[in-house]
Order: sequence, then structure tokens, then C-alpha cells
Amino acid sequence: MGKAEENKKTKRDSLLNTAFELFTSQGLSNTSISDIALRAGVAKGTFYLYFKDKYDIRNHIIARKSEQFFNNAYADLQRSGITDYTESILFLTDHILDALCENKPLLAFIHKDLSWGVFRSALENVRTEEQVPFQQLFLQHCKDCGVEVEEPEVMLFFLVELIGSTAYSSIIHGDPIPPEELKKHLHKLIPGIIKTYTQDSAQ
Amino acid sequence: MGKAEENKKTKRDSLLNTAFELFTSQGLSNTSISDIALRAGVAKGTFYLYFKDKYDIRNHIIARKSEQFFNNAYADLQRSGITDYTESILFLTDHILDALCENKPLLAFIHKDLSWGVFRSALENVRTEEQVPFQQLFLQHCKDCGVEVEEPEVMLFFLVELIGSTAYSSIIHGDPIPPEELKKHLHKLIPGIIKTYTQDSAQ
Amino acid sequence: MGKAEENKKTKRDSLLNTAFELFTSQGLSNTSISDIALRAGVAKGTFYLYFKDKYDIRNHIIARKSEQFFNNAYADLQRSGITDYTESILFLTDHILDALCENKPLLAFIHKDLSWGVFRSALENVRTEEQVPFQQLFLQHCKDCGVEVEEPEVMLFFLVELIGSTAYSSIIHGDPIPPEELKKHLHKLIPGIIKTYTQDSAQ
Amino acid sequence: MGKAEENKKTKRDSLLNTAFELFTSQGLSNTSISDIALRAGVAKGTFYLYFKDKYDIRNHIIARKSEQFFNNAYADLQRSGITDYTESILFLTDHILDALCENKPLLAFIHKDLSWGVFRSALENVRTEEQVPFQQLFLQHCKDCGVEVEEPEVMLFFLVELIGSTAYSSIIHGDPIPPEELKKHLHKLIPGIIKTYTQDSAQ
DNA sequence: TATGAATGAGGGTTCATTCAT
DNA sequence: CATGAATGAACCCTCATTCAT
Repeated sequence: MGKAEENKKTKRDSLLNTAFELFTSQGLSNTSISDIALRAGVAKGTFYLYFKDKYDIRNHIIARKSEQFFNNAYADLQRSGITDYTESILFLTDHILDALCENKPLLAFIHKDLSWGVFRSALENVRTEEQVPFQQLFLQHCKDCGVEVEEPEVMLFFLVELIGSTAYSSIIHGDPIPPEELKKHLHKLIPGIIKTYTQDSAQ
Repeated sequence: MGKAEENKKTKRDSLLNTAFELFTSQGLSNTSISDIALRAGVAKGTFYLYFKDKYDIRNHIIARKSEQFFNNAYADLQRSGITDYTESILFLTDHILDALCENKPLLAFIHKDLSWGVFRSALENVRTEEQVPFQQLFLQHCKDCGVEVEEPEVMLFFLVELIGSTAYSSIIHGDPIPPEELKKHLHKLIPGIIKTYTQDSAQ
Repeated sequence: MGKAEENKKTKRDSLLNTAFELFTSQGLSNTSISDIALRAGVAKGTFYLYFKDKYDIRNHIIARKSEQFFNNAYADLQRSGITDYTESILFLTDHILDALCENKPLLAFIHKDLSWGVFRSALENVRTEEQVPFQQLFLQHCKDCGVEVEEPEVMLFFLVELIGSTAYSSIIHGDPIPPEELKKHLHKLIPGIIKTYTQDSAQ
Repeated sequence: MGKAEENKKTKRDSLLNTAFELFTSQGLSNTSISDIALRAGVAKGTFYLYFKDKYDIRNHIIARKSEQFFNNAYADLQRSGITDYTESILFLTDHILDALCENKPLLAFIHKDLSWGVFRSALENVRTEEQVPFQQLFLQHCKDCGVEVEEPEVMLFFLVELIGSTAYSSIIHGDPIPPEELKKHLHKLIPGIIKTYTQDSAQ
């Protein structure tokens, strides 16, 4: 029975991976459930044993990828040994921008959701994985750096939205500034934003 | 002769309005060209005399609405008599947030495009109206206030993206903060951003 | 298990037969896929499970019918016991003309392709059946009669084109001569053509 | 009023020429009446003032082109000064093959009708031009050469069908022999055919 | 569980034809 | 005569979903 379970897990993963490939390469609306099933090597009907419809599998993919994404960034940060708070945020920013540059199809695909929505709906509703939510990691990190952020969740919100939406425009369209420029500008802006939220507690 | 022209204009407007209603109430992909034509009171084939396809009419709608939107805000600003630069930006921010609060379907519809993309593609490509692009208004406004902004277009980009993406999350989902809170936060953050871009020139 | 296969074969045949009926009675361009599916008793979508489009099913029909046609003629020839080469060609000619007379819709339908094109594209590309191509039969027949034909394929080409195109005009329009007359004329002309190709080798 | 007449004639010719260009370059079914009218520089409704529908204009074109075609060949023959009957037929054959080689789109377009059908339906029904039918020219030519052909119309029928149908296969598909080869073969076959019809009278 | 043949509604699009101007 | 906007039937094709096996 462990075997049967394994088999199911394999099929599910196969569907998820295939769907991701197709969504990023051809777009959501140009990908049919037939396509996914065919390339995943299962029958069309089988798809429905695992997912409700195309949007269901999309949500699972976004949740999975976004989580991976932020957690990768965070893991790298820890390896870097950076201890200063602002520096660590900038490190994360660069890491995320670099990763998005190298994976434009992913960016194009999840951009509408690569934002606060990721943390809200995707991660909460669909959570089946065994990962620690990024928000928790973030809060922990604040503490680790010995920084007291007033409303850290809100600050995270602003950072995520700012970075996510400008990255899309810059990386996908190169407009109005290319990714290199974007980095420089964000490095100028983000310290101000952090200061706004850490000064608050002192006021 | 003017009659035929007028008639065409009427039909075109009817299609645009109907499409907007349907797009905002049912979503883009749930709206068919049949629906639009039917409710606009024209034959299906007539649609194709005016627009290439669904995406064509969508672009026209976005261009039109966005233009209206920003120009309304700007017109109000001028009526307000505000002369301080930072204050005027905050006024525009509030105005835009208020307007979006009162028109959630519009926000939901154009949110993916209510961003720098609006200025880039929608407004530039589809421009058939005789309006002044918002960017020009903005540049003029900087001068009028006697403020020297280093790279004003880039600053506008960051402001638009920040406001647009946070507004969506806040207004549509009330998460992680309600619109009232959002305003307060933006009022704290925006002056810092402006300072970053106006200090540059002094440095 | 055999049942499903059988069922599919039945549906496919039903579609082919229905399409043939409609094509011959109404013409290709006046027959829609809807028509075919409807009269074949299957859903429209089902058509596309078996054929790519209207031209695909047409090619299959032509291939099938032509094959049947020539092979019937050849089988009859063998039953006839004729051994003389020229006589056998004339026998085939008569057989083909008789068959076409009795099946005018077929003639009208495939006349544009009842020519060398049949051997080239239709029979070669669409071949899924397990029949021996007519050219091979023809070559074998030359040997069997002990006749050495210089370029037998080319001679076949001329015969097929001559018979096919004159048959169409004569049988369908009775112009400029009726089928009976046509036979007589061909009986006068064909021996000369054969002589031209068998004398070559002697020259 | 001569002017109005002229204008009409111009429009009609413009439609015919445009339709011919489009039919040969894109095919009949891929050419719409809109296309024709647009490129001919007249309004869509105007088309219907001159032709009943697409098939009507096609028939006129075929009649016109075929007539031109054969008459050109005949005119050239007369310029050539050839007096021998068989030679003159071979001259016409070559001339026709050369002309078809140089105008493949025309061949592809009228091939279904470039046969006896041309003389029968197209020329008879649609005749509005002021030309002498080719059959008459041909009969006259037989006399001029002092040759007595038994049933000259029938012989012409066989020649036209043989040349027309083999030319199509050879020139358009190069199969089973290229046009150069075709000429050689026809030069071998045609004298035999002529002999068959001129010997008849002697028999 | 898994299959994949069958469905049929529904989408986008074209275009011959009409008719008021 | 000429126009060209409007029509709407008809077409092709896709695809999510079902269900008998």
C-alpha cells in the first residue's frame, strides 16, 4: 500500500510539473487539460482524480513555486552570514531579482500573484506542504537581527508589492528601466522604507 | 453624412460600454464576443467591424478608463490649489485610492494593468483620443512646483507600482490592512520616496 | 476489449460512408462537418477524433475508393483468363469505363483526382490499408504477359490520364461523344500507344 | 454616355483582372468577394452590379483566359509558317506546354477546366467576347493543310484531354516525368494518334 | 483506480448579401 | 450607379467533463 501511495504521489507530481511547464511556456489559457494529461502520461480522466480543474492545479503550482522561491532566498541569506538588518533585506531583494531574471517565464506566469496575494490565499488555502510560512521566517529574522519593526507584516507587504510589481515591468519589458537600474533604485529606496518602520517604534 | 458617422460612433461606444460592464462583472474570459454584441444590440459580425478581437477592445477600454482616471485626479488637484509638491502627490494618492474604493470592479479589472504597463502600452499604442498623456502632466507639475526631481519618470514608476499593487490587495481583499490604514502608511512612505529622488539632485 | 475497437471501426466506417454520400451528392464545399457527423449519428466533436478535417476524410475516401476500383478491375481481368497484353489493357479500360458509367457520382467526385494524382498522393500518403499498390500489379502483369515495356510507369501514366479525363467528359456530359463511342475510339487509340512503348525497346 | 459605358467597362475589367490575380495566387475558396472588390477599388456592393457571385466571375475568367490561350497558340502557329499537319499539331502542343510552364498558377487554377470542358461550357455559355471559337480555327487549319481528318472534333478532344491532364501532373508535380520528358513522350504519341484519325478516312 | 471515447455546448471568425444613403 | 455598414447564418474547431469499461 505504501507502493500505491507512492504511485499516487508520483502521478500528482507529474501532473504538477507538466502543468507548470506548459503554463509557463504556452500560457494558462493555451494549455488544456488534455495537454497536461497527455504529457504527464496519464489519461484525461485521471486528471480529475487529483485536481478539480485547471485553476485548481494552477493555485497549487503557484503556492508551491512561491514558497520554494522565498525559502530559497531565505536559505541563501542564512548561508551568507549577513547580520545587519537592512543589508539582509537588500540581499533578499537582489536574490529575488536575480532569480526572477533567470526565470522569466515563471515571473510572467505568477506575476499577477507574486505579491501579497501569494502569502494570503495561495499559501493559506492550498497549503499541503510541510514548509514554514515565509512570514514566520521573516519575523524570526527581525528578532535575530535585534531590530524592532513596528508592524513587520505591513512593512513586508509594502516591500513585496514594491519589488514584485516593479520587477515585472523591469524584467519582462525593460521599461522604464532595465533590471540593473532597478536594483540600484531599490537599494536607495528600501533603506528609507525600513527606516520609516523602525523609527516608528522610537517615536 | 454626419449621420452615418454619428451612428458609427454610437455603436462603437455602445460596444465599449457593454464590454466594460461585462468584463468588470463577469471577468474577461467569461465574456464572449457574442455576449458583448448581444447586449450592445448589434449583430455578432458587427463587433468585428469595430474591434479586432476581445483583447483589442479590452485595450481600448483600459486606455480610455485609465486616462480618464488619472486626468480626473489631476484636474481635482488643480482645483484644490495645493502648491507644495509632496502634498500634491499625497493628494493625488488619496484621490486615486478613494476613486478605486468607489469602483472596485474597475480596480479588479485593470489591476493587472493599472501599473506602469498602463502608461507604456495601453496609453501609447491605443491612443486615439486627444488627451495629454499623464506623464507630461506630471513633468509639468514638477516644474510648476519648482521642484527638481532627478529622473522623474522613474520616481513616478515606483509610486504608481507601489500604490497600484498595494491598493489592489487592500481594497479588494482588505489584506493585510484596510484602505484607511493603507492611506496612513502611504502618507508615511511617500515623502521618503520623494525625498530620495529630490535629494539626489542636491547631492 | 475487442468491443471497443470494433465500435471505433464502425464509427470510422460510418463517417467515411456518410461523407462519401454527401460529397458525391452535394459536393465537397457544400458539405459541412456538421452534416457528416449528424448523418453519421455521432457528435460533431467525434468527427475530429477520427479525421483531421474535411480534406483528410476526403483523401481517405479517394484512396479507399480508387484502390477498390483498380483492384476490382484487376481481379476481373485475372478471372477473364486473357493473356494477350494489348487485349488485357483494353479489357481493363472497358471495365473501368463500365464501372464509372454505373457510378457517376463517384466519377464526378474523384475525377479531379482520378488520374495520376491518385497513384501519387492519395494512395501513397494515406495508405493504411494492406493492399498491393496498383503500379506493382501492373508491372507484374507486364512480366506475366511476357511483354517488355519501355518505361511502363510512364505508359501507365498516359493511359490513366487519357482514359480518366475523356471518361469524365464523355460520361458526365456526353460530350463530344457518348460513352459507347468513347470505348470504340479508345480501342483504336490504345493499341497505338502500347505499340509506341513496346517498339521502343526493339528500336 | 460613351464615358459612362467606358467607366463600366473599366470597372468590369478591373474586377475580372483582380479576381484572376487573387484566384491564381490564393485559390478560389480563399478569395472572398470583399477581397476582390477591395483590391479592384470598388465597393463591395458594386461587385453585384457586374457579377452574380464568385462562381459567375470565375466562369468568365476561365472562358476569357482559355480563349486567349488557344488563340495565342494558333496565332503563333500561323506566324511560324509550318505547313505540315502533324508538325503543326506538335508545334501547338509545345507552345501550350511552354505557356503553361511559364504560368503555373494559371494551370493550377484552370486545370480542372482546361480540357474539353473549356470548349463546351465555358466558351459557349459565357461567350460575350468577339473571338472566333478555337474549334472553327482548328477545322479551318485541317483544310488549310489539305488533311482530311475523320471526326476532327473527336480527335481534338482526345488531344486536348491528353495534353491537358498530363501537363497538369507533369508541370505542377513533376510526376511521373518532368515537362521536358513530357514533350518528348507527346511527340512520340501524337503522330500515332493523328495517324489513327487520318488513316480512318483511307480505310 | 484508471481509462479514453464520446459528447455537445460554445467559442471565434468569416462572408455573401442586402439596403438605406 | 455606387456605396459600405450591417447583418446573422454558418462554419470550423476546442475542450471540460462524463461514464462505461
